[in-house]
Amino acid sequence: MGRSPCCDKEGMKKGPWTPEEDLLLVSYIQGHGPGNWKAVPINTVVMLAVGLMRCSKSCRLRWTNYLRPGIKRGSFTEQEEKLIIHLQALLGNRWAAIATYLPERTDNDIKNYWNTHLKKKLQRKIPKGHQLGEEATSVSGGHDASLSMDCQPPIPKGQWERRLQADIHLAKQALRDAISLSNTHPYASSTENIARLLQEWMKPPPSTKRTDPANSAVDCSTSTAAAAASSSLLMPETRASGASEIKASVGKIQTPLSILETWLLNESMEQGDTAPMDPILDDSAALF
DNA sequence: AATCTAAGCAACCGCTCCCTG
DNA sequence: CCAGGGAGCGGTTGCTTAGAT
Repeated sequence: MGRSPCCDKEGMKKGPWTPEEDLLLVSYIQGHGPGNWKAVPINTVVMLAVGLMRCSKSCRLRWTNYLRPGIKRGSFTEQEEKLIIHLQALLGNRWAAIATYLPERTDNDIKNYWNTHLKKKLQRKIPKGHQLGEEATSVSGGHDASLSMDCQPPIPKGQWERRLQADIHLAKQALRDAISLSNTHPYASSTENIARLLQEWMKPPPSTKRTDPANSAVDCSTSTAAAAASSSLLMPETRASGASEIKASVGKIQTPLSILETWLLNESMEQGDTAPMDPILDDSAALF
């Protein structure tokens, strides 16, 4: 299977985006909605008489990581941090999946935050050989958090199983946190605002749209948002429905996650969930 | 004030997945 | 069923900026 030639095309611009390019992209998406990225460079010529000389990948990335409305920027809260750590233990380096639990953060943001902050933090806190989620995918090629202690000699079977148990416990904790956060978290409290913004967004664009590009960008940037955020709060299952740009990725993981969640939840309910069963957990708990 | 270094982050690259014909 | 192509994901790079010397 050959790679997409779009990014190799000559004449395609690379590097940091300019405000003008952002406006072009936002204007395009306001008219067409996100998706069909391949058509963006062409359609911006047709629609706006100005071509956006960026490849489809670049457009998608710019939109999802920066322009997409509802994105929260700035430092991560302790709650978010905690959630990321737990989800990383549960899912491994599947940043897109983790990002579905933090609708206002992008996968890229989370990934960067993990690599620049959390990894170090955990390494400092947790003694060698007990580092949760460290290089979780490097050995198994999958998201096996229990195999995350890969930088050490093979673990005896019994011990390995104990650690697996420990990770299951972590996963449960993460799930509970994720759910409880949705009830108390700013995300939830801002649902109304987001929904209102979404309605604004859904209004037909004014004919004078292009006369005030700055406003257009701002309105728009609070918009889609919404689509993603408002539909995505609380329940992972409903999360995917509104946001076309994350729909596909969520679709990929939705079923497994739902199964996993159901399983974890059922188990937690049945067992009433108990104290950590492994020193590892104590270590990670001590982080907070 | 100038230079060096490290941290943070935006963007790119290359791979895989999945849809469509 | 298969091949092609678009979309998405995770890893990595490289630029910018802040802090240290």
